[in-house]
Amino acid sequence: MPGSDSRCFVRKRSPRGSGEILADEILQAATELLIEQGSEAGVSIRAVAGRVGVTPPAIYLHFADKEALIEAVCGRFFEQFDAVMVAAAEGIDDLVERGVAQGMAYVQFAIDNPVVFQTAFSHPSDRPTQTDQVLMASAFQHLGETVREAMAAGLLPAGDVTSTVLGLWSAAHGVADLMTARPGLPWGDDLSIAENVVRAVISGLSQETVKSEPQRPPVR
Amino acid sequence: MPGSDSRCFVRKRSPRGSGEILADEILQAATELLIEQGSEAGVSIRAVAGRVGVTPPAIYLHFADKEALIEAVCGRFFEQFDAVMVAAAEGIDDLVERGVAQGMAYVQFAIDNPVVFQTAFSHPSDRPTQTDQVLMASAFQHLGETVREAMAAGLLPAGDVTSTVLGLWSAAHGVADLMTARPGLPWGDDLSIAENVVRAVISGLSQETVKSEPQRPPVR
DNA sequence: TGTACATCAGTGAACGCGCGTTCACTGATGTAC
DNA sequence: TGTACATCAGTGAACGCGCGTTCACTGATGTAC
Repeated sequence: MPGSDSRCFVRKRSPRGSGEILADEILQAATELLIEQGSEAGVSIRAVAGRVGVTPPAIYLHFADKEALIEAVCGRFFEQFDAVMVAAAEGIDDLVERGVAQGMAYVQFAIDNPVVFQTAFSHPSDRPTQTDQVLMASAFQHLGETVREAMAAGLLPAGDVTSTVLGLWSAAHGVADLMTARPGLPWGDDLSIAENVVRAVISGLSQETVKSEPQRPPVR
Repeated sequence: MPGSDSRCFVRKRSPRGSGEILADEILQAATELLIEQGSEAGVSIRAVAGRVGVTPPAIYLHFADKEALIEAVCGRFFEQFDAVMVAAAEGIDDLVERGVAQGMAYVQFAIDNPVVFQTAFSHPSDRPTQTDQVLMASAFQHLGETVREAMAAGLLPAGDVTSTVLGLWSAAHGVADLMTARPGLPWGDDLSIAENVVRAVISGLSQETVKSEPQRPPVR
C-alpha cells in the first residue's frame, strides 16, 4: 500500500559507483526543506529521505549523522557565497567601487537566501570546525586582496589588513543580518540603506588610522 | 523516593496572590538554561520546571506554551538591552561620542550575553509579533533622538532619520553579531575593531547625503 | 475564637508523537570464469 | 555466450527517548460566619 510510504516517489536504485549523485540530491533536499521550514528544527532525516524518495537509513550511507548533513548544507552555502563575492569583484578596477560591489553582493546574497544565511551563521559547529574557519578564510581572503591593494594605492591608510577586513565585513554583515532577521523594519524598497552603510564605512575607515594594533613593527 | 524526582529541590507552595514570583523564577531558569545549553533546542519545559523545583504542568499556570515562554525570555532581553543603551548615552553631550557610546554599548551587551542575543534576533516570532516590533521601536527611538539632534546641529546632513538610524544600527549590529557568532575570528583582545567600525560609519554618514529617500517633503 | 468551606497553586500520571539511529536483510548490478 | 557469485545501495522493522501538553486530583491557604 503506497499510501503508508512517506516517500514522495520511489527512487530507482543507483548503479554501482554513483553514490555521489544521491549525496547531492540529499543535500539539495535538505536545503529546500530548511528553506521551506524556516529553521534547522524543521529538517528531519525522515523528511529529507521522503523528499528524495528513499528510506531514512539510506541517508546514513552518505552522511555520518544529522549534524554532518546540516554542516554539509552550510558548507555548500559558504562555497556559493564565496563564488558570488568573487564574481562581484570581477572587472571592477576602481578599488572603492570594487569594495562596494563586494559588500553589496554579500547583502544581496543574504537577502536571496535568508534562511540558509541565518542558519549557516548561527550554526556553532561543535566539531573541529574546519568548514567554519576554512570557508570563512576564503571569503576573508578575497576582501583582503581588495584591502591590500587599496592600502598600497593610498586609498586606505596603511595598517592591519585583518582588522580592516573584519571591519568592512562586519558592516556588510550587519545590514545583511538585520535585514534578513527583521525584514519588517522600514528598509525601503531598494538596497540604498545597505549601500549607504557600505560606502560610509569605507569612506570612514579611509580617514581613520587603525588604533591600538601593531601598525608596523619597530625596525630592528 | 526523591531520587526519581527531576526537580533540583522541592519548592514550597506560594501563597495566594504571588503568582508573579514563580513566573519570574521560571523566566530566570529558562534564561539560564538557554545560556548553558547554547540554544533554544536545549530548553525544555521539563528542564525549566526541574530547575525551578516544580513539576512541568506548573509552567502552564504562568505561560500559555513553550513558545510564549521563549518569547518572554527574548522580551526581557530586549528590555534590558534598551535600558543599557539608554544608560550608555547618559551624560554625554558630544553627539558623536554619544553615538559611539551607544554603538559600543550595543556591542558590549551582545558580547556579555551572546546566546540570548543570538536567540532573540534569530527568533522569527510567528505570532502577531508585538514583542518584536514594539521593543525594536524603543531601542530605535533612543538612537533616533541622537540622530535628530545631530542633524539639527549640522553634524549629520539633514535627511531621513529612520534610514540613518537603521544604518548606524546595522553597523553596530554587524560587529556584535559576527563577534558573537564567530568568536574564533581574529578580533583581538579589545573592542578596537568594533570602535573603528562605529566611528567610521558615523563619520562616513556625516559626509554622505542620504540618497533616494524623501529628504524633506516639498513645501505646499 | 472556632469551624466549615471555597479557592487555586501545584501534583502525578499519562497521552501520543516524531525523532535519530541500529541492524539484519534483500535483490539488482557487475564481474570472473 | 552462459552461469555462479561477490558486491553493496537501499529496505523494513524496530529500538528507546524526550518532548509538549492534558486532565482529574490534592491539599494548604485564606475567608465567612
